[in-house]
Amino acid sequence: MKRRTAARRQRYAGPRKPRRPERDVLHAIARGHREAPEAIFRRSLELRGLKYTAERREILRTIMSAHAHFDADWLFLAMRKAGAKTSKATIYRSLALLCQVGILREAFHGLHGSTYEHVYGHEHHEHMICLKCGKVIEFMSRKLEKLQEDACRAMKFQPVQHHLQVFGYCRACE
Amino acid sequence: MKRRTAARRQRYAGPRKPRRPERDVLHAIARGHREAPEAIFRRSLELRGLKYTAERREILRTIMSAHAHFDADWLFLAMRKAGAKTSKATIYRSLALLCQVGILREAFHGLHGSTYEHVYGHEHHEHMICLKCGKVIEFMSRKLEKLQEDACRAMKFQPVQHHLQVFGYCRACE
DNA sequence: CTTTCTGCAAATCATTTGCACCCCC
DNA sequence: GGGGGTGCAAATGATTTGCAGAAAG
Repeated sequence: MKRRTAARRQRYAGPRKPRRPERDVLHAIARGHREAPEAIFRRSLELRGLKYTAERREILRTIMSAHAHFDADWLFLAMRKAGAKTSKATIYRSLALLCQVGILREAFHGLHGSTYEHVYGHEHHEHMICLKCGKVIEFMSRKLEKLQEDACRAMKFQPVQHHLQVFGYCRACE
Repeated sequence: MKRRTAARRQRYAGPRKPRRPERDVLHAIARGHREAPEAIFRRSLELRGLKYTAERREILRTIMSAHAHFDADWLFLAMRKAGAKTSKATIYRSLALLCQVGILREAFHGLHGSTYEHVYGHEHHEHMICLKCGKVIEFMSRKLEKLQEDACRAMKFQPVQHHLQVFGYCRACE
């Protein structure tokens, strides 16, 4: 059921990465807000000698149309409905790719597998997850971010990404 | 996915501890004057009409001896070494039970499966996880906790439990 | 052309479950 | 004594991977 986190697949090790890989990517994306995600993806692939295939294009389009959080299965079905009969294998391979590129991130582990969300066009945020209805509330706080950075500095830890999940009951379910 | 051994076996964070180690230790000891975990477990089981079996007793003893974070597999092997040949099935069933009872909690998802830690006798804390060596650093901040509470209040969300995981590179791996 | 992709099916792997005895309360 | 408990092995289910033909550059 539960699964592992990112950072493992990939046969191609890639060139030596700079100190803060994801960080840099995120910054790049933030700066390029006017650039379409499609262009970002394509460029990222090129830089790594990978190909911009029809399947990847279609997957990107589908996830950009996702309202909030989704999982591999949702993507699989959504693409079916849209007429693109991509295989699960490709779905998974692409999700990993999109995370590496910084367009997606793994939001958290639901009871069944990973849940993803876009990074592109969405400010970083944390999650509150209702234990009863499963509703996900997003929130964020500058101060919270800053405290985390301070903590990392104090521990000489180079942060790449973080996740804060608060489990509890939403207003309706309490 | 074939190297599920050495890489993440770094469960013990090592001597380099958070800022106020003494303070934390004192707290733990002070709290330890309360009811022993065995008694808590036993009573919880009774209340639910469940039985305090030899296997459960042994599992509890083993996890209480775990220094920090561990996973199902570690527990399985640790018990073998100790001479108790409990099955994986029972390990998993007991871990779930101990979480429900509040003696354990799922700390986070490592690259391979869930990682657990005691709740009993340990002050709440967050985690920094090294993406390279798997080392886990614990830290905590009153301010951070408070900000989270504030956020929940603002969203009318009733928090039950939370997890903050910062992924990145530890001092040695950077 | 050369190299990366994709679909498919088989393989993994952590975790769960069905069953037939076992053993606390 | 009986209902929960345990081990074992088979079942799950999300995700991965080997392969051979397909496509991108």
